[in-house]
Amino acid sequence: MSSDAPSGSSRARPSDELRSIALDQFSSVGYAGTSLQQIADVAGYSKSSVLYHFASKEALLDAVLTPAIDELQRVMAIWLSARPSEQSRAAFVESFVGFLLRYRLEVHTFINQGAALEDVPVVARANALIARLSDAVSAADSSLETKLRFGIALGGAAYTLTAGLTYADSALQPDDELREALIRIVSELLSTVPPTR
Amino acid sequence: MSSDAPSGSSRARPSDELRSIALDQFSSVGYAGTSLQQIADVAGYSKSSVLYHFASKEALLDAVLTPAIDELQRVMAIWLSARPSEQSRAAFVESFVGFLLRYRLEVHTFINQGAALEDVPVVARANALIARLSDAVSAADSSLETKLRFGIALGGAAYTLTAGLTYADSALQPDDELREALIRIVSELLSTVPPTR
DNA sequence: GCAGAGATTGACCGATCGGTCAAATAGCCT
DNA sequence: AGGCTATTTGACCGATCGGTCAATCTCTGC
Repeated sequence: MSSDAPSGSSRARPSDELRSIALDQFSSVGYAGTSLQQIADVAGYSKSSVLYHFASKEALLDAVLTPAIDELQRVMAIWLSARPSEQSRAAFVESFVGFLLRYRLEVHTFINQGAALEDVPVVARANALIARLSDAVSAADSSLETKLRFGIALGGAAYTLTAGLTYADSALQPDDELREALIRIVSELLSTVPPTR
Repeated sequence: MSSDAPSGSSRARPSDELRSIALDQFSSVGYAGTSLQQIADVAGYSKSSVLYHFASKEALLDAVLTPAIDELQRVMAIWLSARPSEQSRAAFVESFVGFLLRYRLEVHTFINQGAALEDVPVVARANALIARLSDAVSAADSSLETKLRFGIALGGAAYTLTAGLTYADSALQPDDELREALIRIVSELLSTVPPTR
């Protein structure tokens, strides 16, 4: 009976543990709804210790979201640099779905609170990326239905993965079946849209 | 010369004006992120006046969300009482889209913060409704893809209408074109799913 | 004019917020 | 042992939170 089992989860550096706990809190009860005291309590630290590892609550949010935003930026850069074609779009859908699966909680956090946190640099960067995505989508062909299809496909996928965590109890584990079904549905939604990028 | 022009917008009863302002705030910066002082400032009242019209911040949230939840309950009751068929589902999709269009901000509010506010009665009621919707959807036929299709269709539509407000600037006004496109896309997403309800 | 209900307000309350700071503790190198 | 840095912590700060309360103001009916 080991008192402190590594238990597979993160018994890593304190700052990593704090980041992980903060991510859980931010995505479930919101940034404004999360106090440094709560994070400290869950982590078993004092509030002062949290502020020792992260200069401020906003710095903690930045550290939490930055890896996801970086990856989103990477995924989009690849897509935007490719010639518009059905293949490049298929590749984008696949990597976008992969991004969603890997960073669900981060996506949930800045998607749901992007408006409230727009003056936080990392969130502003995320919002700019999404706005660019939206623009690129509805540039040449800007029919309302096209916009809606992209919005429902990408936003709906993002929403379902995260809000599904709330309503569907334990389902939606990140296995390959989920990934493939997502790619299939999203691709189908975009099938009527010409590859205008 | 009337000093207070009706100006088209709501110069109705103070409680209605406060409800409207609170809805804007709750949906844009979140319930936890909205203070009674902010609401009072926007409305041009004092914080005490807000608490005169609504017994508490939670009572204000209740008053804001209740009409939408009532309508959702109505829409779902009609759907659940009908025999499963393609027609009843089409009718449900249409009224659900109508519900989304009519109550976007309310939907945005309790969809994004349903987890954080689960102990608020009206939000708990909304969550129960959505859970029932999710259950009814994946009851007999519970393939992962079916769940995803429903989630993406309904959640995606809900998300796009509200988050679209954030990213797409002025578009997405609630005209009939928007409604018809939404009904079309959602119906298409559900077309491969048999009407198991 | 005046009484009384409805509406509005500022003063105030305890609690909590994010954040600062100096003191204490723990671990390591020599 | 001593010195040194990294880490942790409690005490404390001003600001703001949601909420209470009594005093005012406004308007109506008589």
